[in-house]
Amino acid sequence: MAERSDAARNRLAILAAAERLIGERGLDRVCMEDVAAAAGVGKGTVFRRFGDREGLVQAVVAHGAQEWLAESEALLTAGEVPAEERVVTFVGRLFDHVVARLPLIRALERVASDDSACDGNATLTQTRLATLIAQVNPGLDAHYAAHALLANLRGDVLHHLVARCGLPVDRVRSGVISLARALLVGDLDPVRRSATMPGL
Amino acid sequence: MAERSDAARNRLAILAAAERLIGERGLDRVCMEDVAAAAGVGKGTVFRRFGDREGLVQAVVAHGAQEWLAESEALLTAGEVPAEERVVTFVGRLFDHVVARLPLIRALERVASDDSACDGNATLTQTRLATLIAQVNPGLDAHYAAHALLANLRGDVLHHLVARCGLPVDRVRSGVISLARALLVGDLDPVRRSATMPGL
DNA sequence: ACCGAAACGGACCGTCGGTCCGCTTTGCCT
DNA sequence: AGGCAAAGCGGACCGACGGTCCGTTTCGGT
Repeated sequence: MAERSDAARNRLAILAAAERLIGERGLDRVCMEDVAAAAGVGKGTVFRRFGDREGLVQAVVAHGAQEWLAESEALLTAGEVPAEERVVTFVGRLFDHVVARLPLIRALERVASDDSACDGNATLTQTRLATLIAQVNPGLDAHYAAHALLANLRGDVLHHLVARCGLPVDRVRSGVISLARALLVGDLDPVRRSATMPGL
Repeated sequence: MAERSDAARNRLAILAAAERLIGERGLDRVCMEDVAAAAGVGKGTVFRRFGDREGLVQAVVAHGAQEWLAESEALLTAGEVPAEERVVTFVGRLFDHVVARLPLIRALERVASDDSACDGNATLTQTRLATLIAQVNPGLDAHYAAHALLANLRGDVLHHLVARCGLPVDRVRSGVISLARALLVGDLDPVRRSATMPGL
């Protein structure tokens, strides 16, 4: 059966409350009871919907990622733009998305017990970027190159550069894009490389 | 006054116990009382020495990083080796160090409340790598390039590639090194780049 | 041997994630 | 409309754990 109307209302209220509270205070100043209270529901309801703390955070992040998911899919099939520019756009827009939701994404990275950033959305993003990269430079190990780029877009990494090292966001953004361009041009095939490179 | 002998003994016992337990079970299956018991001391002793959970994890990681710290310093001043190879060696050895201590380092990244990986040792490593890079290619933004490389050596990133994506460690290692070489050769100055690159 | 300082340890406390079960709401079916 | 089963709700409750406190023990200098 479809979701009952009160359940749907509560689910949205909980997601909104959680997003607001985590954004305001940071994850570790928010307990499940606070979220329930802010959403106007009981604690049990939060746990029934989302299973546990991690599930809630994952749902919040996934909820806010719909927009990005659609955009990244559109980018995949935008044939008229040169492939290299599509990679650059992809990386730039993903950067913007992550920066806009930094507290939430860092919360997810922190709360994920087994493997951070491994909701299906992240995997999808990785696959799509790899596809784009392969179109630009088929000689590359696109799979690995995508990982290498995405590593620079982790919430923790970005937060570190901006908040701790004091770099302006714009500079980090263009740094990431430069990195993407450098990667696309270069010959980065770890297997071949390592075959001709003894020792380390 | 110098540290009392019983205090010193207990400190080492606690560090060893914590390292072992976290390595065996993963951070979130280890509580402070377990560590105290395994070290043969009372809970209060653990908290007096290390302040809190985060302090303990930080101390454990710092303890295991002495060796790397010495090695990286030696690398800085090894003038007879060409600079590019010193960077490659630096990155490769750091990779080995991180992989060897993956559970511990991931624990630190997870537990650090404000900013992960920002103990003094990480800053030192970053500075040293930037210095080396600047020697190879003064045209580069060495500071940023070092960050970009180190992002690929985060515990989470490595764990993700190996445990989740199933890549063999050797391949990741050579991938990181290839990335380093590509970065060194390329012209990666975010500020100059962005000046000539409108939009994204 | 003595003594003050430092360290110890485990009982204790408050918080929080997660569970449970009796009560309420919903929405379909007659 | 009214009734009924199922789905949902909520908050009391529990156990675990991080962190504190203070009476007791150990150290090491004299």
